[in-house]
Amino acid sequence: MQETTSAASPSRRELNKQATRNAISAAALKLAREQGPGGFTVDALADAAGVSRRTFFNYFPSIEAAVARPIEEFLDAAFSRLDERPADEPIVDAVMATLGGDMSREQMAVLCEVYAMTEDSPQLERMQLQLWNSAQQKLEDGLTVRLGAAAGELLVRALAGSLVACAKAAMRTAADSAAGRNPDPQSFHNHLLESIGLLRSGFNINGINHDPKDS
Amino acid sequence: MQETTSAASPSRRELNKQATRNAISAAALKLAREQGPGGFTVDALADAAGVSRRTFFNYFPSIEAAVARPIEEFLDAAFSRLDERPADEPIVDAVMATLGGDMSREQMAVLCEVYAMTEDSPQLERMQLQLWNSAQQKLEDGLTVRLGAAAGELLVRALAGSLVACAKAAMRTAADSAAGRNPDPQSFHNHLLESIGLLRSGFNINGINHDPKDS
DNA sequence: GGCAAGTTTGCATTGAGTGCAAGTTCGGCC
DNA sequence: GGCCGAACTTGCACTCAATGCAAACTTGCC
Repeated sequence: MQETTSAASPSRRELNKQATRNAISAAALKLAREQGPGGFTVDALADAAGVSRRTFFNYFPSIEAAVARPIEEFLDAAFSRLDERPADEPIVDAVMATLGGDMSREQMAVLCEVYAMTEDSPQLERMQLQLWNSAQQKLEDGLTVRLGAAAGELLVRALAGSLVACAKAAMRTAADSAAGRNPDPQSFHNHLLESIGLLRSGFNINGINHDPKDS
Repeated sequence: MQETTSAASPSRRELNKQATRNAISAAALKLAREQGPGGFTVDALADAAGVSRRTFFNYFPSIEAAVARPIEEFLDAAFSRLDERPADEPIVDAVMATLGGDMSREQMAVLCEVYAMTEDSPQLERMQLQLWNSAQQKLEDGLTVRLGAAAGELLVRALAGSLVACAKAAMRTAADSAAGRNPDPQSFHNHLLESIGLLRSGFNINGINHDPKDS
């Protein structure tokens, strides 16, 4: 009855579940690489993962969810780390610290790869949009706590949305430049830094007149 | 033959198609109100719209697409109007002008209503996220033209994403306050104005220390 | 060993989405 | 008008996603 969820629960059952989960998403990624996302059926995936079709649905609600799991885990990890940041740290820095945190080259590669598959599958695209959206909602919760009642809902939402937009932009740009073969977590980190810097300054760049007045 | 039917394309076929399309999305909205989005089948919807199931799929790929049509049309209209704005107008103002343009009280009500249904149906939520996303891509295209080569892809993406985030925040906040019964396009307009003002200033509000340095 | 709770699996059912071909309506043309 | 080709609708058939259910199986605990 060790209720120690997640880490450090060597329960056989828990380990088996994790193994199954990993087997399924690994098989999903493999098939998505070979035949494109949406280019195979649940039966094929369940078969490749060594489980029954029914069991697949016990773990994931759809193929897309299985393929997008790396993204989900990345976002979950990033935005749950946000709670651990000092409460008086500027939001922008906290987001940088959590999103741009340590990441292996391989992990970044998978992230970009899955992100790029969006082009070939509307289903997968929607799934990812939903994941980013729920990340934004977590961020809103965090922001509400940090900024307190002084910040209105509108501000919290607009700010959270803008920050997530910056992160997405950084991810997309990193994925683009990694098209050849260059996962590079550092590139993502730099893009993130740059886009958040832009946001910070209200996108007012000296040489560009997209917002000449009011500054 | 031409019975002086107003303008544009008075073709009988075209009119019929529009009528069918409208009948379907009207029926979809009606059923979504009564039984919740996702609370009815395509058969029921086709029946309510007075067409065959197969015909429904000739017009919409899914129930959610039919329900979300008002949002799609709003976004399409808003972002196609963007092309018509003077090229030297500041982006922010152009977005305000197109998004906050003339809108009837009823239209605003429907928009908020559909937006609010998001809570009850993940499918519908994803559909709307996709619509906002494609709106963002149109905005990126527009921005690329306006800002020229001087603006990098990262800036364009982050800026477009932030602007759309502001619009979404304004819409959501308007929908929230309209929960009782108060569609009010003006409220949306004001929220939009406010959130974009925040964006413009880099979310640096005097009394709030969420970003104390670097300004 | 053996019971209880958790997991997997097969089976059956509903319903989404698509291709196809036959029927129906529309537009243009003599 | 009457006819032809194009566009549109519809029924049919088929694949496959997704979920409930109950029987088998595994694991944890005494």
